[in-house]
Amino acid sequence: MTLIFISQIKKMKLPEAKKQFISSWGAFGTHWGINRTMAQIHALLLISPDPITQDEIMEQLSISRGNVNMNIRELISWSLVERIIVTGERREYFSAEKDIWKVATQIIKERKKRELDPMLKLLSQLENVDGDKKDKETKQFVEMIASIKKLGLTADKMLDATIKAEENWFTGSILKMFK
Amino acid sequence: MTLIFISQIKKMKLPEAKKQFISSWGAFGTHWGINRTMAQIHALLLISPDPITQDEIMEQLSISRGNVNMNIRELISWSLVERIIVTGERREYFSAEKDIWKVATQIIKERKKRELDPMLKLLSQLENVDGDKKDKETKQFVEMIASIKKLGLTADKMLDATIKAEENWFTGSILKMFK
DNA sequence: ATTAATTTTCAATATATTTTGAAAGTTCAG
DNA sequence: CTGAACTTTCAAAATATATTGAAAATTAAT
Repeated sequence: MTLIFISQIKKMKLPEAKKQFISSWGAFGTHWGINRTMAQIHALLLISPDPITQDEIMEQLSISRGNVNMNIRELISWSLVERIIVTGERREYFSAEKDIWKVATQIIKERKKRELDPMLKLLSQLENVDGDKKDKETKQFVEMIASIKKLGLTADKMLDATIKAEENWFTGSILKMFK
Repeated sequence: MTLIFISQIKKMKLPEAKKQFISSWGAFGTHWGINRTMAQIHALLLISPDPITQDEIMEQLSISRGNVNMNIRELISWSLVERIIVTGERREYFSAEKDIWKVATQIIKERKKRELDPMLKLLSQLENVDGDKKDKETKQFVEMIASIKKLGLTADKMLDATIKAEENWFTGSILKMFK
């Protein structure tokens, strides 16, 4: 006898779906060197049709004022969120960039600058180590540094090409780049 | 008057260069959701021409036996390091995959499996939220989930294409994929 | 079966990171 | 200029993550 279980896709209501998204986005963030709360705030802003205030963020995510403030500033420094001043209103509102391709390229740009560039700089330094290339240790070191650098340069160029692919994104033809 | 400073490139000796590489590789690792020590062990193994033992790793990095053991196992689970049994020798040796392109594709594969796949699964669940699409909140949520999913699928395909680009790596022609 | 060499485990400890919240700072309407 | 509304800062506390090291488990030679 064979039993087949068909997994039940439960249709969630909006509030539950929001919670799920925010919490999971936060969890994913931690795998990417991004602090959980920062990712959650970003998630909340992404699904908010209108700009919201610090107090709303505090309430929705049950976190302190200071925490919201610091993470919002960090998001702003990544150009993922902007501060909105409503004329005649005392408090500040915040809004996230909603074009997800812009979000992605922005993150790529920042991480390239903060991580890839310094790494390539270091590798260039280490490349010309002072030593005898007949020596097994030196040889392995020099070769490894060279191949990591080559990889890094390739990644750099691939990422640049991706950043410049904006039009292809709209048309959905980005994959033609890989043919 | 114009002063031009030409930065002095100091030629490091091998031991210093090794230290630099290991320590920086560890620091970079932390930006990538990889634990510092795991990245350092990996770095040490990458520049070691021959397989080395747990004790050598302990000594070189000044870390405890348990720490080496746990992180080595993690590296093995990522298929970046293998355990080597030398016949007639009691202790185990360890060696890292030296082909840096294999290392990169291996990491891409693992992270795709551990992070991208679950994310896409979640997004598919959230996509069909139960609600009125005329409602502004619902509309924004549904649209955002859809566009993130589209981005995720694009990334998935781009990464697959990259993984399959092995031959292009050798010839250095990988960038032609982007033309 | 015994034992010595080696690996693995994991509770306790140490370290690093995140969060809080109250105080200090800023802004601006009146 | 004053004070209420709001934002920012940051030391202290809470939480999360990494590390240690000694005991337990495993292995293989005798």
